[in-house]
Amino acid sequence: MKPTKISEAVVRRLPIYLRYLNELSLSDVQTVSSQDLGEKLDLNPAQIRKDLAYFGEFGRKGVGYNVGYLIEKIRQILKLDRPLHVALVGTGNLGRALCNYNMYLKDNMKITSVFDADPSKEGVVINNLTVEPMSRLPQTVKEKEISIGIITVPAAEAQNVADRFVEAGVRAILNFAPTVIRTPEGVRIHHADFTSELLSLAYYMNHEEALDERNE
Amino acid sequence: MKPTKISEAVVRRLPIYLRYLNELSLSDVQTVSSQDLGEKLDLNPAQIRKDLAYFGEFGRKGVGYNVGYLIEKIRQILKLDRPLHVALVGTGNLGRALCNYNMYLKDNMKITSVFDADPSKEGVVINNLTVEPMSRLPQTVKEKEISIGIITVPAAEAQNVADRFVEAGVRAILNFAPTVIRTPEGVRIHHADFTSELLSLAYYMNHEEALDERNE
DNA sequence: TAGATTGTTAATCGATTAACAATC
DNA sequence: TAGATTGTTAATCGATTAACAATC
Repeated sequence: MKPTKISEAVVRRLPIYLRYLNELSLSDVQTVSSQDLGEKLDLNPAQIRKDLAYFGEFGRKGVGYNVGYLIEKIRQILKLDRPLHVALVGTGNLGRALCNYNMYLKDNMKITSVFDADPSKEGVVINNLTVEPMSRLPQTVKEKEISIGIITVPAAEAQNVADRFVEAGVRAILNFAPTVIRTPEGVRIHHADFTSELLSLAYYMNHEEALDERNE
Repeated sequence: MKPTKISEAVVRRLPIYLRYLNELSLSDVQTVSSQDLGEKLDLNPAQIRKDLAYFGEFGRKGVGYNVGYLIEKIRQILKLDRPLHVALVGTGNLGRALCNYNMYLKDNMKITSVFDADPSKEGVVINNLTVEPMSRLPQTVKEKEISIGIITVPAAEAQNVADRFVEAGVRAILNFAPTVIRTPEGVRIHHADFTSELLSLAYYMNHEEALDERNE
């Protein structure tokens, strides 16, 4: 009914909505308006209504959105209404840290397998997960129906790991290595590059002074 | 001379350019074209030229960009030509992992101080950094001239830590906690929320099937 | 000179915001 | 009913891309 192409920006906001709705739900809040959401999440209310309206009519005019119902709907949209399995490659400090975030994901998404190219890591247990060798990746991805991959290896190896994920049939990859990697059409790649993020923040040091020279 | 307002999207790409240029420099590549950069970084060459042209004329027509010169210029634009000090609050798994990224930052940016609200963490040494109590934050920020803050505490405490950073005079914050936090005008806040990122990837599972029903 | 590539303008594309009729 | 708030259209704003004259 709604064959419109949904933009990436919209999809990225959905988990933000979901997270806050879950909070409201825990506080037994029944109803929320786009106004409320906008204030809390620092977004324009019209944008929120528009985002949601891409997927259906979830609100009631004059009333707002039912929190529980909207949670259910967003979970459906994001395909979080059934289990989603994630594999992580690279058990350095960052990789090990992310393994401990399973609880935060809840929502049916879970890191279920961990790999490392270093043979000496094989068998190490991290947060209930046993490190597997890279040779097992294709088999494990199939057996555990893993659809998402996380890359936490050094930059030099990131593209190679991505390629292996793609061969194994993974549909989406989140890359933490500080390098641009490419995937074929149909395999989603997102970059979570904390070093670039920090460097870009440097730009805003004192630039305000130049711009706001006369802001009084 | 160029009073144009630079968009955030442009600023975010500069570190990406810089990183690849550094690689080229290590391989003794002298010159690079926007074409080359675009292919490697998966960006439109016109966009790259436009991004750079906001800040000056760094290239030579018919030739391209001198790698060393462009590195120097981008470092100047990003204010990486003088030391920038970063403080991190929250020494959980993620915080400790990020402390080990100092080497990747190089470029004059460095995590120089680490804090934790848990008194039992005081004095613990992480990657040559001694954990300080939160009470020391204002003083240390001043003394060490810290301008950027990293937040790796649980979501419930993130806003509070941000407020403390702001009071102490920090100009920009990178928040890893899975929650939206607000800062006053003039203090830059970026969110590096890995859980939202993962949840949004879920959206792309099989959506292609619906769209590409007939792609052959 | 001929070929290559920049810097920049104009065209396109897409995303955000404002406004308001519909309606709870 | 009066007040509130949605869903949606239209207006605005901004970012990306194409195109090309300038020029190395």
